[in-house]
Amino acid sequence: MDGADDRTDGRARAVVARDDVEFDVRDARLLRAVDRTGSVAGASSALGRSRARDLARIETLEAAFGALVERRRGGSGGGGSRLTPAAVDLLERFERLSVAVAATARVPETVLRGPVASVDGELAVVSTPVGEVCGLHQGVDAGDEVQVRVGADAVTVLLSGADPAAGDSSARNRLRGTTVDVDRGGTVATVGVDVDGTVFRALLTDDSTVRLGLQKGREAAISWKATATRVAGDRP
Amino acid sequence: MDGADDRTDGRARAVVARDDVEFDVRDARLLRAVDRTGSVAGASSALGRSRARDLARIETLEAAFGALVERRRGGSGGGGSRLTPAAVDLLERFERLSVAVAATARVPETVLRGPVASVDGELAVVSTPVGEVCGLHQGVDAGDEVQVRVGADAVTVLLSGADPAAGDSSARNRLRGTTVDVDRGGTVATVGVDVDGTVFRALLTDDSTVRLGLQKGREAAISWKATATRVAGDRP
DNA sequence: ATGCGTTGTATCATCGATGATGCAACGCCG
DNA sequence: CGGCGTTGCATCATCGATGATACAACGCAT
Repeated sequence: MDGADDRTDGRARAVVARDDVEFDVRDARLLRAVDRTGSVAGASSALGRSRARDLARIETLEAAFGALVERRRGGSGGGGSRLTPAAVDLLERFERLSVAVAATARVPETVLRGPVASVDGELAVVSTPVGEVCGLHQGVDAGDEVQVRVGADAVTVLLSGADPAAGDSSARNRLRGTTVDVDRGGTVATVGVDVDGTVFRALLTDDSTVRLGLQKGREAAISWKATATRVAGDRP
Repeated sequence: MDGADDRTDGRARAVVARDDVEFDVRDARLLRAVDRTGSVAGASSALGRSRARDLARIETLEAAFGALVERRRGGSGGGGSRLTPAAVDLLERFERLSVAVAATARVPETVLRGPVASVDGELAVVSTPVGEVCGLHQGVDAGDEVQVRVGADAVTVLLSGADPAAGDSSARNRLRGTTVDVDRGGTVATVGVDVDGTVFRALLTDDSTVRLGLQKGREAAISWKATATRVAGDRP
Protein backbone atom coordinates (compact mmCIF):
# COMPACT_ATOMS: atom_id res chain seq x y z
CA MET A 1 0.00 0.00 0.00
CA ASP A 2 1.03 3.48 -0.76
CA GLY A 3 4.56 3.14 -1.97
CA ALA A 4 5.46 0.84 0.87
CA ASP A 5 6.54 -1.76 -1.69
CA ASP A 6 9.48 -3.74 -0.62
CA ARG A 7 12.13 -4.16 -3.29
CA THR A 8 11.93 -0.43 -3.93
CA ASP A 9 13.90 1.88 -1.68
CA GLY A 10 14.42 5.60 -1.35
CA ARG A 11 17.83 7.16 -1.58
CA ALA A 12 19.21 10.64 -1.46
CA ARG A 13 22.41 12.28 -2.58
CA ALA A 14 23.75 15.14 -0.54
CA VAL A 15 25.39 18.21 -1.97
CA VAL A 16 26.66 21.36 -0.35
CA ALA A 17 26.53 24.28 -2.71
CA ARG A 18 27.89 27.77 -2.96
CA ASP A 19 27.78 30.12 -5.89
CA ASP A 20 26.49 27.47 -8.29
CA VAL A 21 29.29 25.03 -7.62
CA GLU A 22 28.24 21.89 -5.83
CA PHE A 23 30.44 19.82 -3.56
CA ASP A 24 29.38 16.21 -3.89
CA VAL A 25 30.46 12.66 -2.99
CA ARG A 26 33.05 12.63 -5.67
CA ASP A 27 34.66 15.77 -4.32
CA ALA A 28 34.51 14.39 -0.80
CA ARG A 29 36.34 11.27 -1.92
CA LEU A 30 38.97 13.40 -3.60
CA LEU A 31 39.62 15.52 -0.52
CA ARG A 32 39.75 12.48 1.71
CA ALA A 33 42.25 10.83 -0.61
CA VAL A 34 44.39 13.95 -0.61
CA ASP A 35 44.30 13.91 3.17
CA ARG A 36 45.26 10.25 3.21
CA THR A 37 48.01 10.22 0.59
CA GLY A 38 49.47 13.67 1.19
CA SER A 39 49.39 14.71 -2.44
CA VAL A 40 46.93 15.34 -5.24
CA ALA A 41 48.91 13.05 -7.52
CA GLY A 42 48.70 10.29 -4.98
CA ALA A 43 44.98 10.85 -4.50
CA SER A 44 44.29 10.75 -8.21
CA SER A 45 46.15 7.54 -8.81
CA ALA A 46 44.59 5.98 -5.73
CA LEU A 47 41.16 6.83 -7.09
CA GLY A 48 42.03 5.95 -10.68
CA ARG A 49 41.32 9.42 -11.96
CA SER A 50 43.01 12.04 -14.02
CA ARG A 51 45.37 14.16 -11.98
CA ALA A 52 45.00 17.16 -14.25
CA ARG A 53 41.24 16.92 -13.97
CA ASP A 54 41.35 16.63 -10.18
CA LEU A 55 43.62 19.64 -9.93
CA ALA A 56 41.22 21.64 -12.08
CA ARG A 57 38.30 20.47 -9.98
CA ILE A 58 40.05 21.58 -6.81
CA GLU A 59 40.52 25.00 -8.33
CA THR A 60 36.88 25.46 -9.26
CA LEU A 61 35.91 24.30 -5.78
CA GLU A 62 38.33 26.78 -4.25
CA ALA A 63 36.95 29.58 -6.38
CA ALA A 64 33.66 29.07 -4.56
CA PHE A 65 34.58 27.74 -1.12
CA GLY A 66 37.96 29.40 -0.54
CA ALA A 67 41.29 27.66 0.02
CA LEU A 68 40.83 23.93 0.50
CA VAL A 69 44.14 22.33 -0.40
CA GLU A 70 47.56 23.74 0.43
CA ARG A 71 49.73 22.69 -2.44
CA ARG A 72 53.51 22.81 -2.35
CA ARG A 73 55.63 22.31 -5.44
CA GLY A 74 59.19 21.08 -5.06
CA GLY A 75 60.89 20.37 -1.79
CA SER A 76 61.29 17.21 0.18
CA GLY A 77 59.55 14.39 -1.57
CA GLY A 78 58.98 16.64 -4.54
CA GLY A 79 56.23 18.54 -2.81
CA GLY A 80 52.81 17.63 -1.51
CA SER A 81 49.39 18.87 -0.46
CA ARG A 82 47.45 19.26 2.76
CA LEU A 83 43.85 20.04 3.55
CA THR A 84 43.08 23.41 5.05
CA PRO A 85 40.85 23.70 8.13
CA ALA A 86 38.14 24.98 5.79
CA ALA A 87 38.37 21.77 3.81
CA VAL A 88 38.03 19.69 6.94
CA ASP A 89 34.97 21.72 7.96
CA LEU A 90 33.47 21.23 4.52
CA LEU A 91 34.12 17.49 4.61
CA GLU A 92 32.57 17.19 8.04
CA ARG A 93 29.54 19.17 7.01
CA PHE A 94 29.13 17.05 3.91
CA GLU A 95 29.39 13.94 6.02
CA ARG A 96 26.70 15.12 8.41
CA LEU A 97 24.42 16.11 5.56
CA SER A 98 24.99 12.81 3.79
CA VAL A 99 24.17 10.76 6.84
CA ALA A 100 21.13 12.89 7.64
CA VAL A 101 19.47 12.76 4.23
CA ALA A 102 20.32 9.10 3.74
CA ALA A 103 18.59 8.37 7.02
CA THR A 104 15.45 10.32 6.21
CA ALA A 105 15.30 8.52 2.89
CA ARG A 106 15.51 5.15 4.59
CA VAL A 107 13.18 5.70 7.52
CA PRO A 108 9.57 4.47 7.35
CA GLU A 109 6.91 7.10 6.93
CA THR A 110 3.22 7.55 7.50
CA VAL A 111 1.25 9.53 5.01
CA LEU A 112 -2.06 11.30 5.45
CA ARG A 113 -4.05 12.72 2.59
CA GLY A 114 -6.53 15.50 2.31
CA PRO A 115 -7.19 19.05 1.20
CA VAL A 116 -5.29 21.93 2.71
CA ALA A 117 -7.61 23.92 4.90
CA SER A 118 -5.48 27.01 5.23
CA VAL A 119 -2.01 28.33 4.64
CA ASP A 120 -0.08 30.72 6.82
CA GLY A 121 3.43 31.43 5.66
CA GLU A 122 5.46 28.26 5.63
CA LEU A 123 2.79 26.42 7.56
CA ALA A 124 -0.18 24.63 6.08
CA VAL A 125 -2.99 22.92 7.92
CA VAL A 126 -4.49 19.94 6.18
CA SER A 127 -7.75 18.13 6.84
CA THR A 128 -6.88 14.48 7.21
CA PRO A 129 -8.74 11.39 8.38
CA VAL A 130 -7.25 11.88 11.84
CA GLY A 131 -8.11 15.54 12.06
CA GLU A 132 -6.41 18.76 11.13
CA VAL A 133 -2.67 18.42 10.89
CA CYS A 134 -0.15 21.21 10.62
CA GLY A 135 3.09 20.97 8.68
CA LEU A 136 5.73 22.76 6.66
CA HIS A 137 4.99 23.19 3.00
CA GLN A 138 6.54 24.73 -0.04
CA GLY A 139 4.11 26.36 -2.39
CA VAL A 140 0.78 24.65 -1.85
CA ASP A 141 -2.46 26.57 -1.78
CA ALA A 142 -5.66 26.30 0.20
CA GLY A 143 -7.89 23.67 -1.38
CA ASP A 144 -5.09 21.67 -2.95
CA GLU A 145 -5.25 17.95 -2.47
CA VAL A 146 -1.98 17.06 -0.74
CA GLN A 147 -0.13 14.36 1.13
CA VAL A 148 1.21 14.90 4.61
CA ARG A 149 4.34 12.99 5.54
CA VAL A 150 5.50 12.20 9.03
CA GLY A 151 8.78 10.34 9.35
CA ALA A 152 8.85 7.46 11.80
CA ASP A 153 11.86 9.06 13.45
CA ALA A 154 9.78 12.13 14.23
CA VAL A 155 6.93 10.58 16.18
CA THR A 156 7.35 9.97 19.86
CA VAL A 157 5.23 7.51 21.79
CA LEU A 158 3.84 8.36 25.19
CA LEU A 159 2.28 6.35 27.94
CA SER A 160 -1.41 6.39 27.22
CA GLY A 161 -1.91 7.90 30.64
CA ALA A 162 0.16 10.93 29.72
CA ASP A 163 -1.60 14.22 29.44
CA PRO A 164 -2.81 14.58 25.88
CA ALA A 165 -3.45 18.28 26.27
CA ALA A 166 0.22 19.01 26.27
CA GLY A 167 0.29 22.70 26.72
CA ASP A 168 3.77 22.34 28.09
CA SER A 169 5.48 20.98 25.00
CA SER A 170 6.19 22.37 21.58
CA ALA A 171 4.89 19.16 20.01
CA ARG A 172 1.26 19.91 19.52
CA ASN A 173 0.07 17.09 17.35
CA ARG A 174 -1.18 14.47 19.78
CA LEU A 175 -3.35 11.46 19.14
CA ARG A 176 -4.47 8.36 20.94
CA GLY A 177 -4.57 4.94 19.39
CA THR A 178 -3.82 1.31 19.90
CA THR A 179 -0.51 -0.27 19.00
CA VAL A 180 -0.99 -2.84 16.28
CA ASP A 181 2.52 -4.19 15.98
CA VAL A 182 5.93 -3.94 17.55
CA ASP A 183 8.77 -5.03 15.31
CA ARG A 184 11.87 -5.33 17.42
CA GLY A 185 14.95 -5.29 15.25
CA GLY A 186 17.65 -5.96 17.81
CA THR A 187 18.23 -2.46 19.05
CA VAL A 188 15.77 -0.34 17.13
CA ALA A 189 12.09 -1.14 16.83
CA THR A 190 9.37 0.20 14.61
CA VAL A 191 5.93 0.19 16.15
CA GLY A 192 2.59 0.77 14.48
CA VAL A 193 -0.10 2.72 16.23
CA ASP A 194 -3.58 2.67 14.78
CA VAL A 195 -5.51 5.90 15.01
CA ASP A 196 -8.98 5.75 13.51
CA GLY A 197 -7.85 3.30 10.85
CA THR A 198 -4.61 4.90 9.77
CA VAL A 199 -1.56 3.38 11.35
CA PHE A 200 1.32 5.60 12.31
CA ARG A 201 4.82 4.20 12.19
CA ALA A 202 7.21 5.20 14.95
CA LEU A 203 10.89 4.42 15.27
CA LEU A 204 11.92 3.69 18.85
CA THR A 205 14.82 2.15 20.63
CA ASP A 206 14.09 -1.32 21.93
CA ASP A 207 14.76 0.12 25.34
CA SER A 208 11.90 2.52 25.00
CA THR A 209 9.47 -0.12 23.86
CA VAL A 210 10.07 -2.13 27.03
CA ARG A 211 10.21 0.92 29.27
CA LEU A 212 6.85 2.04 27.96
CA GLY A 213 5.53 -1.49 28.01
CA LEU A 214 4.44 -1.36 24.40
CA GLN A 215 2.59 -4.44 23.23
CA LYS A 216 0.24 -5.30 20.47
CA GLY A 217 -3.26 -4.33 21.49
CA ARG A 218 -2.26 -1.85 24.19
CA GLU A 219 -3.34 1.73 24.07
CA ALA A 220 -0.72 4.30 23.23
CA ALA A 221 -0.46 7.99 22.57
CA ILE A 222 1.72 9.53 19.91
CA SER A 223 2.91 13.04 19.29
CA TRP A 224 4.99 14.85 16.72
CA LYS A 225 6.08 18.34 15.87
CA ALA A 226 4.47 20.49 13.22
CA THR A 227 7.94 21.49 12.04
CA ALA A 228 8.82 17.84 11.48
CA THR A 229 5.86 17.13 9.20
CA ARG A 230 6.07 17.92 5.50
CA VAL A 231 3.21 18.52 3.18
CA ALA A 232 3.86 17.56 -0.41
CA GLY A 233 1.77 18.22 -3.46
CA ASP A 234 -0.15 15.35 -4.88
CA ARG A 235 0.74 15.89 -8.51
CA PRO A 236 2.10 19.24 -9.58
CA MET B 1 30.67 28.32 13.24
CA ASP B 2 30.97 24.75 12.23
CA GLY B 3 29.65 24.77 8.72
CA ALA B 4 26.97 27.28 9.56
CA ASP B 5 28.46 29.62 6.97
CA ASP B 6 25.85 31.60 5.23
CA ARG B 7 26.26 31.66 1.45
CA THR B 8 26.72 27.90 1.53
CA ASP B 9 23.66 25.69 1.66
CA GLY B 10 22.94 21.99 1.78
CA ARG B 11 20.86 20.28 -0.84
CA ALA B 12 19.74 16.77 -1.53
CA ARG B 13 18.48 14.92 -4.56
CA ALA B 14 15.95 12.20 -4.02
CA VAL B 15 15.85 8.95 -5.93
CA VAL B 16 13.67 5.90 -5.61
CA ALA B 17 15.44 2.81 -6.79
CA ARG B 18 14.63 -0.74 -7.71
CA ASP B 19 16.85 -3.32 -9.31
CA ASP B 20 19.62 -0.83 -10.06
CA VAL B 21 17.40 1.56 -11.98
CA GLU B 22 16.83 4.87 -10.29
CA PHE B 23 13.76 7.02 -10.68
CA ASP B 24 14.84 10.64 -10.37
CA VAL B 25 13.60 14.20 -10.90
CA ARG B 26 13.98 13.94 -14.60
CA ASP B 27 11.79 10.86 -14.73
CA ALA B 28 9.26 12.52 -12.49
CA ARG B 29 9.05 15.48 -14.83
CA LEU B 30 8.56 13.12 -17.75
CA LEU B 31 5.70 11.23 -16.12
CA ARG B 32 4.03 14.44 -15.03
CA ALA B 33 4.27 15.80 -18.56
CA VAL B 34 2.77 12.61 -19.96
CA ASP B 35 -0.06 12.97 -17.48
CA ARG B 36 -0.56 16.58 -18.47
CA THR B 37 -0.33 16.30 -22.25
CA GLY B 38 -1.82 12.86 -22.70
CA SER B 39 0.97 11.54 -24.87
CA VAL B 40 4.66 10.78 -24.75
CA ALA B 41 5.22 12.80 -27.89
CA GLY B 42 3.51 15.77 -26.31
CA ALA B 43 5.50 15.37 -23.13
CA SER B 44 8.80 15.21 -24.97
CA SER B 45 8.17 18.29 -27.03
CA ALA B 46 6.87 20.14 -23.99
CA LEU B 47 10.08 19.31 -22.15
CA GLY B 48 12.30 19.89 -25.18
CA ARG B 49 13.61 16.37 -25.17
CA SER B 50 14.02 13.53 -27.59
CA ARG B 51 10.85 11.50 -27.94
CA ALA B 52 12.72 8.34 -28.88
CA ARG B 53 14.92 8.73 -25.84
CA ASP B 54 11.97 9.31 -23.54
CA LEU B 55 10.20 6.25 -24.87
CA ALA B 56 13.31 4.17 -24.25
CA ARG B 57 13.61 5.60 -20.75
CA ILE B 58 10.03 4.68 -19.99
CA GLU B 59 10.77 1.13 -21.05
CA THR B 60 13.78 0.74 -18.82
CA LEU B 61 11.79 2.20 -15.95
CA GLU B 62 8.96 -0.24 -16.63
CA ALA B 63 11.38 -3.15 -16.70
CA ALA B 64 12.12 -2.38 -13.08
CA PHE B 65 8.94 -0.81 -11.69
CA GLY B 66 6.26 -2.54 -13.77
CA ALA B 67 3.76 -0.89 -16.08
CA LEU B 68 3.84 2.89 -15.73
CA VAL B 69 2.46 4.28 -18.98
CA GLU B 70 -0.42 2.82 -20.94
CA ARG B 71 0.42 3.57 -24.53
CA ARG B 72 -2.08 3.32 -27.34
CA ARG B 73 -1.06 3.52 -30.98
CA GLY B 74 -3.59 4.66 -33.54
CA GLY B 75 -7.17 5.57 -32.77
CA SER B 76 -8.81 8.83 -32.03
CA GLY B 77 -6.25 11.58 -32.05
CA GLY B 78 -3.71 9.13 -33.37
CA GLY B 79 -3.31 7.46 -30.03
CA GLY B 80 -2.05 8.59 -26.66
CA SER B 81 -0.72 7.56 -23.29
CA ARG B 82 -1.96 7.49 -19.72
CA LEU B 83 -0.29 6.91 -16.40
CA THR B 84 -1.08 3.69 -14.58
CA PRO B 85 -2.01 3.74 -10.89
CA ALA B 86 1.47 2.37 -10.19
CA ALA B 87 2.96 5.41 -11.91
CA VAL B 88 0.86 7.73 -9.79
CA ASP B 89 1.97 5.92 -6.64
CA LEU B 90 5.58 6.18 -7.73
CA LEU B 91 5.22 9.88 -8.47
CA GLU B 92 3.62 10.53 -5.12
CA ARG B 93 6.27 8.59 -3.30
CA PHE B 94 8.98 10.47 -5.14
CA GLU B 95 7.33 13.73 -4.27
CA ARG B 96 7.19 12.86 -0.58
CA LEU B 97 10.79 11.73 -0.57
CA SER B 98 11.91 14.83 -2.41
CA VAL B 99 10.19 17.16 -0.02
CA ALA B 100 11.45 15.25 2.99
CA VAL B 101 15.12 15.14 2.09
CA ALA B 102 15.10 18.70 0.81
CA ALA B 103 13.73 19.78 4.16
CA THR B 104 16.30 17.89 6.21
CA ALA B 105 19.01 19.40 4.04
CA ARG B 106 17.70 22.91 4.68
CA VAL B 107 16.95 22.70 8.38
CA PRO B 108 19.45 24.07 10.92
CA GLU B 109 21.38 21.52 12.91
CA THR B 110 23.28 21.26 16.13
CA VAL B 111 26.38 19.15 16.22
CA LEU B 112 28.10 17.57 19.18
CA ARG B 113 31.51 16.00 19.01
CA GLY B 114 33.22 13.31 20.96
CA PRO B 115 34.34 9.69 21.06
CA VAL B 116 31.85 6.89 20.82
CA ALA B 117 31.58 5.20 24.18
CA SER B 118 29.83 2.06 23.01
CA VAL B 119 28.01 0.55 20.10
CA ASP B 120 25.00 -1.72 20.24
CA GLY B 121 23.61 -2.67 16.86
CA GLU B 122 22.44 0.42 15.02
CA LEU B 123 22.77 2.52 18.14
CA ALA B 124 25.89 4.28 19.31
CA VAL B 125 26.35 6.25 22.50
CA VAL B 126 28.76 9.14 22.26
CA SER B 127 30.43 11.12 25.03
CA THR B 128 29.73 14.77 24.27
CA PRO B 129 30.16 18.02 26.16
CA VAL B 130 26.53 17.78 27.28
CA GLY B 131 26.77 14.18 28.42
CA GLU B 132 26.26 10.83 26.79
CA VAL B 133 24.05 10.98 23.74
CA CYS B 134 22.53 8.08 21.90
CA GLY B 135 21.94 8.02 18.14
CA LEU B 136 21.72 5.96 15.00
CA HIS B 137 24.97 5.23 13.25
CA GLN B 138 26.24 3.36 10.26
CA GLY B 139 29.54 1.65 10.77
CA VAL B 140 31.32 3.55 13.51
CA ASP B 141 33.28 1.77 16.22
CA ALA B 142 33.83 2.34 19.90
CA GLY B 143 36.58 4.89 20.37
CA ASP B 144 36.04 6.65 17.05
CA GLU B 145 35.94 10.41 17.14
CA VAL B 146 32.56 11.31 15.67
CA GLN B 147 30.04 14.07 15.23
CA VAL B 148 26.50 13.79 16.46
CA ARG B 149 23.86 15.64 14.49
CA VAL B 150 20.47 16.70 15.76
CA GLY B 151 18.19 18.43 13.30
CA ALA B 152 16.38 21.51 14.56
CA ASP B 153 13.12 19.93 13.46
CA ALA B 154 13.74 17.05 15.83
CA VAL B 155 14.15 18.86 19.10
CA THR B 156 11.10 19.79 21.08
CA VAL B 157 11.09 22.49 23.70
CA LEU B 158 9.35 22.01 27.02
CA LEU B 159 8.34 24.31 29.79
CA SER B 160 11.27 24.37 32.16
CA GLY B 161 8.93 23.19 34.87
CA ALA B 162 8.15 20.01 32.96
CA ASP B 163 9.33 16.76 34.41
CA PRO B 164 12.82 16.13 33.09
CA ALA B 165 12.78 12.50 34.19
CA ALA B 166 10.41 11.62 31.42
CA GLY B 167 9.86 7.98 31.98
CA ASP B 168 6.59 8.34 30.16
CA SER B 169 7.91 9.35 26.77
CA SER B 170 10.02 7.64 24.16
CA ALA B 171 12.19 10.75 23.87
CA ARG B 172 14.88 10.09 26.38
CA ASN B 173 17.43 12.77 25.65
CA ARG B 174 16.47 15.64 27.92
CA LEU B 175 18.48 18.68 28.92
CA ARG B 176 17.96 21.98 30.66
CA GLY B 177 19.34 25.23 29.42
CA THR B 178 18.62 28.87 28.86
CA THR B 179 17.24 30.23 25.63
CA VAL B 180 19.72 32.57 24.03
CA ASP B 181 17.75 33.73 21.04
CA VAL B 182 14.35 33.50 19.45
CA ASP B 183 14.29 34.26 15.77
CA ARG B 184 10.69 34.61 14.71
CA GLY B 185 10.36 34.27 10.99
CA GLY B 186 6.70 35.03 10.50
CA THR B 187 5.23 31.62 11.15
CA VAL B 188 8.19 29.47 12.00
CA ALA B 189 10.83 30.39 14.54
CA THR B 190 14.22 28.96 15.33
CA VAL B 191 15.25 29.25 18.92
CA GLY B 192 18.65 28.66 20.46
CA VAL B 193 18.96 26.97 23.82
CA ASP B 194 22.32 27.06 25.54
CA VAL B 195 23.26 23.94 27.46
CA ASP B 196 26.66 24.10 29.12
CA GLY B 197 28.04 26.25 26.35
CA THR B 198 26.70 24.42 23.33
CA VAL B 199 23.60 25.96 21.87
CA PHE B 200 20.91 23.71 20.49
CA ARG B 201 18.81 24.95 17.60
CA ALA B 202 15.13 24.11 17.63
CA LEU B 203 12.55 24.77 14.95
CA LEU B 204 9.18 25.77 16.38
CA THR B 205 6.01 27.33 15.16
CA ASP B 206 5.63 30.93 16.25
CA ASP B 207 2.54 29.77 18.06
CA SER B 208 4.55 27.46 20.23
CA THR B 209 7.09 30.11 21.12
CA VAL B 210 4.36 32.35 22.52
CA ARG B 211 2.43 29.50 24.11
CA LEU B 212 5.58 28.42 25.94
CA GLY B 213 6.51 31.99 26.69
CA LEU B 214 9.97 31.59 25.19
CA GLN B 215 12.18 34.62 25.59
CA LYS B 216 15.84 35.32 25.56
CA GLY B 217 17.25 34.61 28.98
CA ARG B 218 14.46 32.34 30.14
CA GLU B 219 15.10 28.79 31.20
CA ALA B 220 13.95 26.05 28.89
CA ALA B 221 14.13 22.31 28.61
CA ILE B 222 14.70 20.46 25.38
CA SER B 223 14.26 16.85 24.39
CA TRP B 224 14.81 14.75 21.32
CA LYS B 225 14.62 11.14 20.24
CA ALA B 226 17.59 8.84 19.96
CA THR B 227 16.21 7.59 16.64
CA ALA B 228 16.24 11.14 15.30
CA THR B 229 19.90 11.77 16.02
CA ARG B 230 22.56 10.66 13.58
CA VAL B 231 26.16 9.97 14.33
CA ALA B 232 28.53 10.60 11.46
CA GLY B 233 32.19 9.74 11.18
CA ASP B 234 34.62 12.56 11.50
CA ARG B 235 36.76 11.67 8.53
CA PRO B 236 36.59 8.19 7.07
C1' DA C 1 75.07 19.97 -10.02
C1' DT C 2 71.87 16.33 -10.55
C1' DG C 3 67.87 13.60 -9.48
C1' DC C 4 63.39 13.11 -7.91
C1' DG C 5 58.38 13.52 -7.32
C1' DT C 6 55.28 16.96 -7.02
C1' DT C 7 52.56 20.95 -8.85
C1' DG C 8 51.05 23.84 -12.91
C1' DT C 9 49.12 23.78 -17.52
C1' DA C 10 47.84 22.61 -22.10
C1' DT C 11 46.05 19.35 -25.42
C1' DC C 12 44.08 15.17 -27.24
C1' DA C 13 41.12 10.94 -26.80
C1' DT C 14 37.26 8.49 -25.21
C1' DC C 15 32.88 7.42 -23.59
C1' DG C 16 28.21 8.04 -22.15
C1' DA C 17 24.10 10.76 -22.19
C1' DT C 18 21.12 13.08 -24.86
C1' DG C 19 18.79 15.22 -28.86
C1' DA C 20 17.58 14.91 -33.95
C1' DT C 21 15.84 12.56 -37.73
C1' DG C 22 13.57 9.25 -40.54
C1' DC C 23 10.26 5.75 -41.47
C1' DA C 24 6.98 1.98 -40.66
C1' DA C 25 2.76 0.42 -38.08
C1' DC C 26 -1.48 1.46 -36.04
C1' DG C 27 -6.32 2.59 -35.68
C1' DC C 28 -10.06 5.88 -35.43
C1' DC C 29 -12.51 9.51 -38.17
C1' DG C 30 -14.45 11.92 -41.79
C1' DC D 1 -10.49 4.85 -48.45
C1' DG D 2 -7.23 8.38 -47.22
C1' DG D 3 -5.65 11.53 -43.55
C1' DC D 4 -3.89 12.27 -39.17
C1' DG D 5 -1.09 12.02 -34.97
C1' DT D 6 0.59 8.74 -32.14
C1' DT D 7 3.62 4.73 -30.94
C1' DG D 8 7.59 1.66 -32.19
C1' DC D 9 12.27 1.45 -33.61
C1' DA D 10 16.73 2.28 -35.67
C1' DT D 11 20.49 5.39 -36.63
C1' DC D 12 23.30 9.49 -36.61
C1' DA D 13 25.00 13.85 -34.40
C1' DT D 14 26.36 16.54 -30.59
C1' DC D 15 27.98 17.83 -26.27
C1' DG D 16 29.90 17.47 -21.76
C1' DA D 17 32.51 14.89 -18.47
C1' DT D 18 36.35 12.46 -17.77
C1' DG D 19 40.84 10.12 -18.41
C1' DA D 20 45.53 10.13 -20.79
C1' DT D 21 49.56 12.25 -22.04
C1' DA D 22 53.20 15.52 -22.32
C1' DC D 23 56.22 19.01 -20.67
C1' DA D 24 57.83 22.89 -17.87
C1' DA D 25 58.68 24.77 -13.10
C1' DC D 26 59.86 23.97 -8.49
C1' DG D 27 62.73 23.07 -4.47
C1' DC D 28 64.81 19.95 -1.31
C1' DA D 29 68.14 15.90 -0.85
C1' DT D 30 72.08 13.69 -2.12
